[in-house]
Amino acid sequence: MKLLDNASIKPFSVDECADRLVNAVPLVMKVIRKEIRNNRPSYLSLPQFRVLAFVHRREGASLSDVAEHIGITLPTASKLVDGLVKKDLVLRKYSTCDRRRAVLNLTAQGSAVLEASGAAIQPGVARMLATLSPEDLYVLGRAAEVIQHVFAGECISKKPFPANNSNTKTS
Amino acid sequence: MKLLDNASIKPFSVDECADRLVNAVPLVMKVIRKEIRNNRPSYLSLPQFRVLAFVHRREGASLSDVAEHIGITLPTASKLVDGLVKKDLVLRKYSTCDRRRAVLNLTAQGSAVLEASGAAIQPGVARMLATLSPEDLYVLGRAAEVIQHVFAGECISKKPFPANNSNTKTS
DNA sequence: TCTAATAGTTTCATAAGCTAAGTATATTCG
DNA sequence: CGAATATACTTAGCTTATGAAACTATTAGA
Repeated sequence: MKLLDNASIKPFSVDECADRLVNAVPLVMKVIRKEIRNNRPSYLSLPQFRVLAFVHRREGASLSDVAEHIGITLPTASKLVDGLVKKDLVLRKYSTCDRRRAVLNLTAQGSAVLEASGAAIQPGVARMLATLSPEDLYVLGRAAEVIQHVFAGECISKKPFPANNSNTKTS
Repeated sequence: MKLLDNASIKPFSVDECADRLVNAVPLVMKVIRKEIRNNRPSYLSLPQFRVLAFVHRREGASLSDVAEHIGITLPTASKLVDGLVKKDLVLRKYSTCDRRRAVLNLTAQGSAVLEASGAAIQPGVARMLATLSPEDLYVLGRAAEVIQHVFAGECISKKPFPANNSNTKTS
């Protein structure tokens, strides 16, 4: 599929493109954060919400995964998860093949809470896009694809956990 | 300027586009945050760094501006700025036309610190883009433009401060 | 087995965050 | 003008988040 009119585009250099991304992405992020803030349940702090969302994306993740991908240290991750476990939103088991390794999963309640809040984020962004031309929307949509393709790799842990969670035991 | 081959594009709906953005933007943001974390001086916490960067973008900003745009409450902003003032990175004066209003500016040292760290962020993102085709780079660059256009409005304070900072006095 | 490495937890101190209450300055309106 | 209200920020008091360092338990290596 031919997507762009190659005759008329003047491609950006990698550096200029990075520059632009660094400036633009935080603007969107601010809106997203604001929506999260306004839509998460009051008993969930923002850091806790982030952990919850991560566990949703990566069921079975370990504490190290959480720490690494959210950008916090292990002790902090451990304590945040403590809170989520006490609230009955996350299940913390330990892998049977490596009993040091924590295996985190959402409880049914955790999924429900996350979905309810998560659904509210997208409309906030959508409102910002309401006035855009089809062409601009297309550019944004395509850019998101490119980003997914290039940046999603960061989300794969080096030491993958077993796909099934059947070989775990509660603490 | 004709940018896209209109004959071949199938535009996304606003909702789908928002969906994609919500998924893609955090991926880039993670890389940016990581770069900041790794490149900021150790004596600057991440929240402090954010405040410093904001004051850089908006010299003469008030505490309310900081609070609103970073997404924290006024007391928190006040204390973060306290820390930056103690470190001699930010100057806190008060407007003479409205002596309640704080006027924040970077010190020379603040500018230096910020530039040194800031310069290191872009290359991290650039590395991620190294393998992209000119076409993909173009899409990203254009998308950033669109985002700037739509989302930057959030960054303009309703009550602009006086352009010159000459009519301020130290506390 | 004895040593090292890994995954988490605990402890302790500090920073960040909020709400509520307080201070000082501006504005509004009778 | 002068009292009431609003604004901009600060302070106080508390909870949560955060990281460094030390500790426990498990696994891997020599």
